[in-house]
Amino acid sequence: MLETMDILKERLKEKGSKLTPQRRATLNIIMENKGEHLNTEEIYELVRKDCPEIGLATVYRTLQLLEEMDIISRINLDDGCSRYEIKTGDEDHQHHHLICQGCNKIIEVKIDLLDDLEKEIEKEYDFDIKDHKLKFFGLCSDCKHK
Amino acid sequence: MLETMDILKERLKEKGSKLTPQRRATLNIIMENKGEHLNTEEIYELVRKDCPEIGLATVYRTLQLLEEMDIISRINLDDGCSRYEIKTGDEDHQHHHLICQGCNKIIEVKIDLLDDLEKEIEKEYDFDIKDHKLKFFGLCSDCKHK
DNA sequence: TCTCAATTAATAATTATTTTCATACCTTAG
DNA sequence: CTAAGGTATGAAAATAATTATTAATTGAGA
Ligand SMILES: [Zn+2]
Ligand SMILES: [Zn+2]
Ligand SMILES: [Zn+2]
Ligand SMILES: [Zn+2]
Repeated sequence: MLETMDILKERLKEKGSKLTPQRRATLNIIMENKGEHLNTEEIYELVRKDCPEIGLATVYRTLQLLEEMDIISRINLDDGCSRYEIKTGDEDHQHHHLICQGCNKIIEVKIDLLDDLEKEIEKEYDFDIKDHKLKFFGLCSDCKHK
Repeated sequence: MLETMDILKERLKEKGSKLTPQRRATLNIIMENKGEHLNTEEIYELVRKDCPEIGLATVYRTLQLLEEMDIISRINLDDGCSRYEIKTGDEDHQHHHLICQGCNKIIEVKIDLLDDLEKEIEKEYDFDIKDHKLKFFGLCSDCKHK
């Protein structure tokens, strides 16, 4: 927990920015909710408990910043808003998501077997791949069996 | 071209809906622009040439409908709006997209090698996969070499 | 042709997000 | 200590994409 905060502080300093209480509180909430996929409004409500005076615009600004700093990543689940999750540095790429069309549950997939596919595409299309995003849609175990 | 229109008519009828001139014109524009990834506003502007009285809200509704009918698919390129393209029935899943972070060009990837990965996930997570969406981010040939 | 639900255009309303702006807060030079 | 210059903030206004409302129109089947 401390480590990520220190990384943020470091990267902010490089950019001439500061680690403010609002930014600290926002990052803390996202770290405490690892595995959730909170949207901006939800993050705002949670941060307000620690930091009641914070404004929604600041949360938006902070999330943008944290994404630029490569601390969190934005997820688009086609539900009309952006969601965020902490980036765990130990993964090469991010994990992926299974989205249940029955109950809207989100399941995280740890497997990442796109390396071969990426290599093939890089050669075939002369394209330098930096990252990818992959979502699967379907029915979860519960929804399938009823 | 005729075929897709007939499929739409068929599916609409099943649902008790009608194939109106507005819907026909919208689908035509999307079919004529295969390979493009038009957003709603762009589709609206193009449809207006054939069908000047059409309203933007109708285009929104029609695109929603065409997506439900599995005739077109929505693409999210994180540029703040939805884009659409015709679904070519001869592909098992859809093709994927390479998004250049240098010039925002979109390149279509015909390769789809996710079948093995899907099987593995279906077993591991007891999840029934219906579809997937995959995007790659990086630098295109032009942007890479300059 | 007649009937009626489906559809539409125009408009207003929503929703998520961004921008504006005046103020507050630091850090540093004088 | 105090002023200057920069960053950050909250509140409110502005934007942009999308959806809801409503009253009028249309088109397919009897
Ligand atoms: Zn489910
Ligand atoms: Zn996740
Ligand atoms: Zn490029
Ligand atoms: Zn495409």
